Amino acid sequence: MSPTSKSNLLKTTFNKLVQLSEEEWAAMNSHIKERTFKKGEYLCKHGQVEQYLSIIFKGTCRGFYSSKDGEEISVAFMFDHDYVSAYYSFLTQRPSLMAIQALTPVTVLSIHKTDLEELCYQYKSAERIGRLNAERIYRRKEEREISLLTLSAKERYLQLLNQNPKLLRQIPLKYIASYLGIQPESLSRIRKQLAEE
Amino acid sequence: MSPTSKSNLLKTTFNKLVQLSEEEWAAMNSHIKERTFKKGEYLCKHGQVEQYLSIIFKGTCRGFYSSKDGEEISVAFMFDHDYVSAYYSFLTQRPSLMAIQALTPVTVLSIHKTDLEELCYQYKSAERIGRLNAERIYRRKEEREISLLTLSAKERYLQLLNQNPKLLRQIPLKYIASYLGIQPESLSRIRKQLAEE
DNA sequence: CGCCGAGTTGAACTGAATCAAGAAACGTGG
DNA sequence: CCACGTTTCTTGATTCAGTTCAACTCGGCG
Repeated sequence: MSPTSKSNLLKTTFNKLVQLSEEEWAAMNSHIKERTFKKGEYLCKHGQVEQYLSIIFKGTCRGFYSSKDGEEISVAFMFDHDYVSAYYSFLTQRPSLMAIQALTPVTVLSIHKTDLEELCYQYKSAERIGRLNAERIYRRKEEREISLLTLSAKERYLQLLNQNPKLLRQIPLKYIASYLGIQPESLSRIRKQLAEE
Repeated sequence: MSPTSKSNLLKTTFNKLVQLSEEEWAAMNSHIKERTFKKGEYLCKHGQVEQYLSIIFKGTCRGFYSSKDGEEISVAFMFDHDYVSAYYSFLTQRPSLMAIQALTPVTVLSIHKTDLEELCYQYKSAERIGRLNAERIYRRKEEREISLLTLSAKERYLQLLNQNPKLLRQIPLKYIASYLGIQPESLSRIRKQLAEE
């Protein structure tokens, strides 16, 4: 993996949001740190304060909570070129309720909270990237809220199937079930039922 | 309601997020528009593009979706000094899936999307307010997601009761039920059950 | 080869939905 | 200010989607 292709990923990702000057780009780039994780390792654990906002160079991650009775609830899956962070903790700098785990070997490009804040004070474009990003993930959560409130488990599964078919090929069933808010057994039955039609 | 007290509300609200210079403050203030609604009227209807980001000077609103079978799903209640907007539509400038209705007579202080964008290009502090706001509502949605996925209807009700007791005094039961993701009958039973304990 | 976690299947159970009917609260006009 | 109709809330009986628990199968890996 050449440093160039990694630079390219960042450039492409940021340019989707805002046009950066050479100076701004250099400033951002100088704070980017590469981190790697083995399959099963944690990018952020429960109780830890998230220090980084990252972009996945290569790999797959899942974000999940633990309910009071110790069950894991997956709420997000992230692939190549997606943003990844325990965002709530990153924003508030409080211990994270969400954990993030590498489902494959993972390489991410990360920027530290402190560095990003400094950039936000210096450059309006950094502030802008921050705003557009927050807006983007807000929209995703809102879509999810509607989905959870208005659709049955079967409908939610079909919606997911439709929106993100590759997810279903790459992510273990039990994680998908918890993302949909149901038990693995129920998802298994839903799939069976759909296959019979 | 003097113009001064309204100015004060805005100043207080914005100053929570960022310190504004006189110039910035004057620029923002010049774009603020006052709007009033009668009880039952809509600040934004389904299908309409949300033009405004507003702060409630006085009154109570609810935001709600309509499911495909025509049922209303309330997802937010807003009171004095809260922000109010069909935010998804405001951000994307696409027709809104969410409607916002005045539950009492309502007075809001609004800024138009176009004006706000202009301010964002001119002033870093406007951009910053936008970012912090987006982050704030994101956090609220994430809390809600956890609540919907990990708690039973009864637990969600108790949580709401705990977090926002005044809401329960001011908002009709049926709206609260749909906010909790259940039917009014079920909420009625939950309340009965809790009263018996 | 044998083990272990992931997925499937079955049967009993449960929380919440649905349908239906009645009681209480609300607002509007006379 | 009361009477009426409408909406909101409650209660009961039934149904249903999804859970729970337990047993079994399958595929991968040491």
